[in-house]
Amino acid sequence: MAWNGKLKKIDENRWEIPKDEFPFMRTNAVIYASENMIGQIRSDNAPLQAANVASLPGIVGSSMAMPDIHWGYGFPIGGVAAVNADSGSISPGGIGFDINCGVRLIKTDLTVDDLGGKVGVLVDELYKNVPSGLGSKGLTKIGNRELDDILKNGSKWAVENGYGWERDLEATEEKGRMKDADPSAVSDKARKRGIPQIGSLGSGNHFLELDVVDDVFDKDVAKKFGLKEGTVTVTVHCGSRGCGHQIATEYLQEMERYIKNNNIDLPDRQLACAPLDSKLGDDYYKAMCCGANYAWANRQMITHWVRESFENILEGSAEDMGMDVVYDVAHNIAKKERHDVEGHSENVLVHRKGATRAFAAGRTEIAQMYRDVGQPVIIPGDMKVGTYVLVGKKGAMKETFGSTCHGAGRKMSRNAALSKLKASDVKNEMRKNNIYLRSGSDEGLLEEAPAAYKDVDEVIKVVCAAGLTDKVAKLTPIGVVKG
DNA sequence: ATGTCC
Repeated sequence: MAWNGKLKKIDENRWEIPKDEFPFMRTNAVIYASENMIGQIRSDNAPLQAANVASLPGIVGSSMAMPDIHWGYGFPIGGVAAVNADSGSISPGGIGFDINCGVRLIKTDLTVDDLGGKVGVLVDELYKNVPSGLGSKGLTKIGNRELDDILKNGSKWAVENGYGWERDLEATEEKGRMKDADPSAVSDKARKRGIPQIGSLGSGNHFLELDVVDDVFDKDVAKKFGLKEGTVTVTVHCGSRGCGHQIATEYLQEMERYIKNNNIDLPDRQLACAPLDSKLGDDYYKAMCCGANYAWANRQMITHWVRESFENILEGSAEDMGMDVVYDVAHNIAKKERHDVEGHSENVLVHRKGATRAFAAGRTEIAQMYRDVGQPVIIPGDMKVGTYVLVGKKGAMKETFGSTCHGAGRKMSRNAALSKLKASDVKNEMRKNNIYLRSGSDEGLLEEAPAAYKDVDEVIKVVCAAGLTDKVAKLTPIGVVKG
């Protein structure tokens, strides 16, 4: 089904569904996209979901979607929506099943030459040391007490237990710890799924990517981020595994009952939500924070094994190789933040579902070392084109509650990719581009084939032309571990 | 995304 409703072109990068399109819309919806992209965006009807989100109780500003928009559960992926932090409603569909799915970028001071032809060996070592795949279990045995600590303290737990460096915390959004986390809001079932999986990559679109800094667009900012042309980087993409998934599933069920019992009228039951000042809304928020912390601990543990893998294959320590975390961003999360809304300052909860925080210089939430240039934003494209590093700009603060895109965005459903593409073609395509690939399953590889994704260059062009972010560097893959 | 239906 395609979107045949109104989609008014505001300018070269913005399209609007006016508030009067449906009676349930409390505000307008804005989609960031170019003329080139809009046909594809209409084709999967995701604009309807952006319009539906405009019905969210307590929404402030517009319902927004980034150019990587595609069909999701309730909210579109690429969706951004803010609600008043006291009276507005929180919706699990606006965060996603994989709570705090996110991306971490690790730099090195090594060039490809320094790897001495060991790219394949290194990727094999990463594949061996970082558990990946559907239902994968971590190598670390923890019990309920440790899980409690992880849910409460996130990356801090990981660093205190030997996974990584103290300074990694400063290079992580929220320092890897949402302070409102309350493990008593997390069910036994979510715990049971979380315990064996801590320290694992998972499957789906999750991956490890070995890249080379190929292009530097802003030399000063790149230098600030520790990125130098020709050096090797590692990108880690994963989330909260079955733990976050279980939290999302259970609260969605409860909120569906809540909206029914309280006669809350929504255009789609998948938008199930509860006011932040209700017990259910507050409990979900606290549980979501736990899921976020689990994901940060997870990426922190993986960081440790990435460093160990480099140490096992190459000469020298991770420290000597300059393997610092550049930054770690969450792109499936809701955050309590202060923003200007129609001329006044307001406490809001910003849902970012397949969207990345992109704060401009000056915001105190940004790590001290980057505060004068803006927040690093990490945007994976697809396994062939690689990853962009951007920096948050003023336009994001003005228009999108400090948000930008999160990736290329799918243009083919998983099923469409499975039926239309061939695994051997994807493997050949990767080989032709000199990218060493390790993948656990052909099915998973097909679902994530480059052809299943939009053109990330076009996505980046839009968010930069719209003034939300600026380009800093482009990272080109030399090796991929596909989860 | 996900023990792709407890």
